[in-house]
Amino acid sequence: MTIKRGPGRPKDEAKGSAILDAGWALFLERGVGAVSIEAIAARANVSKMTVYKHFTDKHALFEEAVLREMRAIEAMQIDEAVGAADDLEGTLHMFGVGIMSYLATGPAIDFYNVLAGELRRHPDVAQTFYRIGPARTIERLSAILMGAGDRLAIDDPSRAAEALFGLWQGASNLQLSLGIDTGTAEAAIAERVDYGIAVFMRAFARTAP
Amino acid sequence: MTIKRGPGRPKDEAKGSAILDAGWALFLERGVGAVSIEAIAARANVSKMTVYKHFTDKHALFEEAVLREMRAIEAMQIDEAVGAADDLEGTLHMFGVGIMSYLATGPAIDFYNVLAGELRRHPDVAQTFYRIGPARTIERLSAILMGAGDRLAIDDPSRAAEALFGLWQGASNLQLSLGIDTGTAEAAIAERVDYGIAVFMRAFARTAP
DNA sequence: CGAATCATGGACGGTTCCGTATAGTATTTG
DNA sequence: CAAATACTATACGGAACCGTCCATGATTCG
Repeated sequence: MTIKRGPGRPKDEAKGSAILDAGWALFLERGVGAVSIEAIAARANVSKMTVYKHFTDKHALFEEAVLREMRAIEAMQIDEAVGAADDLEGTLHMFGVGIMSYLATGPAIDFYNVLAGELRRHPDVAQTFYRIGPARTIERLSAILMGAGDRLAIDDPSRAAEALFGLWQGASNLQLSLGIDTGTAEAAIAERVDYGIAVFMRAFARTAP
Repeated sequence: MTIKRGPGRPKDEAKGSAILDAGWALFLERGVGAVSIEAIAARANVSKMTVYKHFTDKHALFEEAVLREMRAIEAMQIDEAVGAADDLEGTLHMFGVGIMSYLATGPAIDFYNVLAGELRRHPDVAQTFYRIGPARTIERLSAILMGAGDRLAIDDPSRAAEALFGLWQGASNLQLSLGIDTGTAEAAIAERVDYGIAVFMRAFARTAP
């Protein structure tokens, strides 16, 4: 699908991207409300007029920036699903470490915190993020659990998936979001994930026939 | 401990409180960065000078407002610990419903979201909040679990407490924080808490001797 | 009462920002 | 080339804020 092009000089997409970069960086640094269009233009090495040509509003600019970050997250999820071990514990381990490592990442924390802070003013964006982010994670986890009926006794897979996700999370969501220096090391994450899997298996393992 | 008083007209504490009220309300509405001192003064029906006399800075005003909210939370936690059932499941049920109901509350969500959004600019406040909030919750839960050694086989109580808290949370933290319309009804919360307790007990219950 | 301190409204100079306008240059299509 | 559009630079009027100063009145202490 090629872009329709009329006469005249085309928009420089690199500049649009630079504006979004600059905007996102400033949103993190100063907070969305404290960022001016002029500051964004300066940071992007672009005339203020160019910013107004690309985005009608700071609102619109913010939403575009968020959507771009979301697309990146979506792409990561697809890649993430590639590796799969042959036994259930191994599959869950890879899945859990993958998602928890990502959640401990700086950009992920920033993204989530900014979105939380702007919930009141951008509720729609937050909701679409939930759909393509956390909701899909739960769904995929649920699918894994459903495929392991021989080892697990689960009534409500979606609920069980949330339970496992909760076990993995513990209170780390709060720690990460509030900047507590928790063991963000990969080893600690793996250990935490395995602990959650162990607890989960004890609770849901099918008793020997 | 009475307040030391020199000569002259004393500060009107009611006005200081009104300023904090107005500030907090505006922080929620518009986002911290977008709120001006003048707007706060107007909302509090107070002169701008009065605001500057009470608080040196918007920064200071914000931190004061957050601390005041935190004190309220602290007070709630003390009250919360009063009721205790006679059996373990009942105690956990009360504890879980209490904390999860609070977390589903509008003010709690707002508080958390604002704090998350301002993490970069107020890291100290976020950390002290974690200490007197979530950290204490985990500690108290851990204490309950430790006191039930006859029914539970637990190596690391703190870790187990986090697991149980995670089971209660599931993905609700994300849903609440992102404004997803999850069943915030008291009945649904109770059911969710009981589900978490059931899973937890299956995983940690001491096997019959 | 007199001194000290605070509250208040008004006003200020200075800054930042908004959103638009203008003029000139660059780039692309037909 | 001509038309159309994008980009830069600059400027502008208007608005919002900032942080402070002032004059006035209120309140309390000694």
